Amino acid sequence: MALPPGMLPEIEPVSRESTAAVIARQLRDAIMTGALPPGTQLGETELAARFQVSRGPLREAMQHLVSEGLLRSERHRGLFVIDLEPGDVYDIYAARSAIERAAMLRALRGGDRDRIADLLERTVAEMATAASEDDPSALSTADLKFHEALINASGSKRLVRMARTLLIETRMCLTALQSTYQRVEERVDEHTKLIQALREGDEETALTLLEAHMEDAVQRLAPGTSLKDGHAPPVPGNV
Amino acid sequence: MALPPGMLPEIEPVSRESTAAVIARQLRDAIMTGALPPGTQLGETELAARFQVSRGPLREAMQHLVSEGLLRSERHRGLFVIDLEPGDVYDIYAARSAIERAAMLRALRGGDRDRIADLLERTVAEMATAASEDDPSALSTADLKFHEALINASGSKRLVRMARTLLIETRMCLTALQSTYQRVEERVDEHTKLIQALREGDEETALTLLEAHMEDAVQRLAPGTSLKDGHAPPVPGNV
DNA sequence: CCCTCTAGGATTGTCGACAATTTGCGTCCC
DNA sequence: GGGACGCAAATTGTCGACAATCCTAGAGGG
Repeated sequence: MALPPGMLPEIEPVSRESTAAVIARQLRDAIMTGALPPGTQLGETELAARFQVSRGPLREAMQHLVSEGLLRSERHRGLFVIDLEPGDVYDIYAARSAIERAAMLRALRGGDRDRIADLLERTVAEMATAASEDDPSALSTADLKFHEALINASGSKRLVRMARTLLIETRMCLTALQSTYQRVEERVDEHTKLIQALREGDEETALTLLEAHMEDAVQRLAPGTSLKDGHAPPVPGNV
Repeated sequence: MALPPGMLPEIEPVSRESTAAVIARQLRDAIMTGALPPGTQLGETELAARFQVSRGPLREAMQHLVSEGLLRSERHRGLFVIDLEPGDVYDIYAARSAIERAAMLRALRGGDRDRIADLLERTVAEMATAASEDDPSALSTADLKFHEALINASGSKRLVRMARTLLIETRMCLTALQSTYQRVEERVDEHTKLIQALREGDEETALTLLEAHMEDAVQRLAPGTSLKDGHAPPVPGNV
């Protein structure tokens, strides 16, 4: 009431996040970056000691990650970081393609194209910076930030919710197979073209580029696979 | 080892589901069918008594539903069943459209079209039965089963996971606005045509029909809205 | 009469201990 | 020596109690 509006714009309760949420985020990051490799068993007692909390909040965080699909729970056995099989790479990108296509459509038709395009260009700038500094990890992070921003821009709560796990899984893929063998200029360029099509409102081009972007990624991460097929591919290494 | 294969085909551990999972499923059903109307506050103590369990497993179930998006948690206040605003109807169907489009594509290209079509026809038969018995609740259930079957048939773990919440939310919409004002023959017919296009492998028709199916539903549940717009509509009642 | 402050009740958040279940290893019998 | 049985350690699942926080109602002052 007495406070003039515009001042103290971002005061928040001392602890706006629950303990479980903090733990979940830390674990998410650790899984995403590969600090907790796929297949790792997470002991509740051990983690509770490391985080200095009881097993209650920790279990809540774990359950959260389980329902997100990042952890797999075997009853009375333990919790394990999921390991991505080749079929999963296909599945992840097929799902991402569906989500991001919808997000792009809403961005295209939302009437805020220029604002969104500006937002996205900022993340591409981050990519360029990371590329010039030869920091592949930062490059991947910026790459994902682009797609996250696109989905956020769609304004759809549910697209955002569904994409969260997918993007983390994508990061896991990129971490596991760090040798992407793609020229960085090309990688930046694909995103730039995408923004341009969005800004111009060219639906056909934007959607086609997006599809190609996903297709490229799949073929790089899981050679011999194509999103155009309707099924998961045979395991390449075992033939 | 000594057991002849084919006998005792489905023995399972006495309790293959965790307590939290059982509770979560019960609550899901209650929310879906409207037994727990949107906005209801769920007291942990009260529910724990009703389920005859401690607050621990119950909290886990709740957290699960929160991360699925069916419950909303206000710190130190309580847990509430989400209430769907008009914009949410739009959002749900836009997301469903994206997911089911992808599922349909994979079904179309998966090479198992006839088997999938047969599966789907079974659910349409259920719809017809429910329609002939004038049971709108069973009709809605069968309707959702069709879409669930379609998504399951896609074989994508992630599409299935993401669709679970969406279908429950859809059921909430249908329960809240039971007066759908759509002729049942029409409702059955739309699904039949969808199956036919799938069986024939006609991608263009199948996708168009699916889109129209979603568009129809949105316009019925949230009049004046269209999926073709890229944004949530203004609230109809307040203008 | 209205606003403010305070005390009460109720609910969630957290913790430590106990019970149930699984796995691995050692022992015993064949 | 091979296999099955049984025990023990470790881990998860569950519980009840305590602490922190928030809403509400009522008294007091302006």
